[in-house]
Amino acid sequence: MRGVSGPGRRVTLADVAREAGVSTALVSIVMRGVAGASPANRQRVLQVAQDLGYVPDSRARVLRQGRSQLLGVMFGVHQPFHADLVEGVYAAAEEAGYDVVLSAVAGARGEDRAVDTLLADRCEALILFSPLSPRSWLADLATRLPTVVVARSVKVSGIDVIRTAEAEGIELAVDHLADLGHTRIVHIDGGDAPGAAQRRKGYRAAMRRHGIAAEERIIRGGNTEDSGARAAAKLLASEVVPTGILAFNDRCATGVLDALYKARIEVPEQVCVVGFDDAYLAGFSHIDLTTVRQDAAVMARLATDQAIARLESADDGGESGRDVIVPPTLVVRGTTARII
Amino acid sequence: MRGVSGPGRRVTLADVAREAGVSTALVSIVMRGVAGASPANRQRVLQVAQDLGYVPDSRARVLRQGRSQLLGVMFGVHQPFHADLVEGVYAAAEEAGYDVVLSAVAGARGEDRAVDTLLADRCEALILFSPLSPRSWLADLATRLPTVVVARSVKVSGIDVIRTAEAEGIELAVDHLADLGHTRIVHIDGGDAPGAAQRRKGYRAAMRRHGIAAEERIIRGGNTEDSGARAAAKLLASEVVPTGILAFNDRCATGVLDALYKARIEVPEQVCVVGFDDAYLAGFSHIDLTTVRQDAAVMARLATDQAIARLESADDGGESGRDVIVPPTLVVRGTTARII
DNA sequence: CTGAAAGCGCTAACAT
DNA sequence: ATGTTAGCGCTTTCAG
Repeated sequence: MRGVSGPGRRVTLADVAREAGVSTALVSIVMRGVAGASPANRQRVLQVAQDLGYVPDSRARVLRQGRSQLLGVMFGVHQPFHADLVEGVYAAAEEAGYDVVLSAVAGARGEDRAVDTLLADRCEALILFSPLSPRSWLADLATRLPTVVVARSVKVSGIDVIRTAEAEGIELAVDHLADLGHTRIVHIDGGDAPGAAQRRKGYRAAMRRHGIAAEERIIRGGNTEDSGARAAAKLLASEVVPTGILAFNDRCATGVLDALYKARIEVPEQVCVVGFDDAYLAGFSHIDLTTVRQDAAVMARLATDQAIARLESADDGGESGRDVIVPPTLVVRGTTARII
Repeated sequence: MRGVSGPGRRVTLADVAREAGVSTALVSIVMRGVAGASPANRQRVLQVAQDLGYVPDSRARVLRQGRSQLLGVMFGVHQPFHADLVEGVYAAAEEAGYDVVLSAVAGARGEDRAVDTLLADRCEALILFSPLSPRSWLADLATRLPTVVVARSVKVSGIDVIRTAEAEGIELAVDHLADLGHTRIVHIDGGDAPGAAQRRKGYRAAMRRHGIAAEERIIRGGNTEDSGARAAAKLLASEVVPTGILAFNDRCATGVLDALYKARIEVPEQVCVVGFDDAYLAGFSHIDLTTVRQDAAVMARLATDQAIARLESADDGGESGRDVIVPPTLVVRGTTARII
């Protein structure tokens, strides 16, 4: 049993060295798997390390090496789309030999706190998933270390952005509904959320392009299920009920579906609904949501590669930062159909 | 602009000391906010630190102090219920003055890798959310540092467990359906998932208690939407279709609803469905799932407190580890109704 | 109230 | 191939 108080003593490299009867430097060589140790000693040291349950102290290693090879990721713990992104970053970082440290935004823990811990952790670069904090805050961050923002369009000096062609995405959705014969298409927007402005713009452009600008209608939503449900309720109470609803994102769309379902309105027979993201939730469940897909795997890889590029080369993305735009695709599922 | 290669140099405590014209020790005192510096110097040092953008290096601090005050949390990035738990751990840890480091299980990144990084990070205790790894692996972990398992019942020496009264939960669900007049109640189980065995047992006990043991039927499911959908499809193809389905958890239930919906079976009119967890997803959306609620906030707090208790006192929970059981509650929503 | 110096666990230069 | 040593950024005695 461990001692009665405080954390148990850790097994150090020196412990292994003593037990194996060699120097700490040699143990270090063996543990890192680099050349410079006889096979016999290597074998022996590994065995002792195993027996003692030695685990290298990454913090000490980082301190000594001067480099952490650590990418800090800020994400929203309740955002299914962020989960997809996290998975992609792990994969890309591992290939490149970098480690990842996560910091969640959750409840009372805001973005500043999340990033502070990342900085204290000696991360070399930051990857932020749809941060809501002001531009000035982001700009300040970028002066300290390479910063990549995913899924929010910010034009800030030094910040790289990986984002979806928001307008193009929503236009795909409008095209889809228009092709199915819809004209009364409303957009429940994202308010101040990242991407919301571009999506509104794309919606208007597409409505005009289809010659149904007169039907334009945008009502305030948000990026939560609640906001979608509230917006849909308001819509149902209005005089003209639309046949097509473009929700800000999948979560919003889920709320919309909830409200429609409760009002006994048939989807897609009476009203069609389109989401945005294609978070892994959308495809499952009887949500079965037609949605505009953002490719999380691709975006995560681009973000990771960009962060690493900044660290390893002179690539500063130009004064104003890189702006990589990923094309979205439409995923047609069960919430849309030809108008009756 | 930063240098062209490698991470920019960090501002260190020594930099601040030099700039402020004091010793590093004094800066340390000021930065930690402890007594021992004149107000004038304190003011001055803080100002300089601010100007230089100094961020204390948590890794160096930990190295020196010998204690990290760090709680390592392993969670599944795609598990909505884990997201709720993470939020709770952050809150509880902050109150107690501990830091939290997250390590996600995602795709190719398995539990062993997730925990390895936690150990390398010098965590003092581990909190694992429904780990699937074998008992021997957990036992080994527990010999190294305090380990708390949440939402999986493991009887392993030295491991503390915080879990829901699984059987009791599923019995609540059976009682609910029985009260509504159902008798043909099947259980789509969780296979080998944590808690699955106890839930099967609870199901059988409750069926017997209601005198409908003859209707007992358990079919294999799992803890994903897919597994639920497959099980439901199988159920629909069988001779006797049940009127009540107890799914292993909310994700499984979501898949069940999906399959029923596609088969044009009315819920709750023709078939009722009950989930388990009440992850934040269940309440939203037209899923509107009746479910057995596990209280994530309470479980997270208990887990965090238990981990800290092990670190700070002689409380070793007894030889075999503490086993804290949290009572579940039934949340009645729209997927259950009186049988017609 | 302030400074000098040692040392946490590790790695990298250098020496043998 | 192996050992010795210095020092990463910080905190903590111990002197002054």
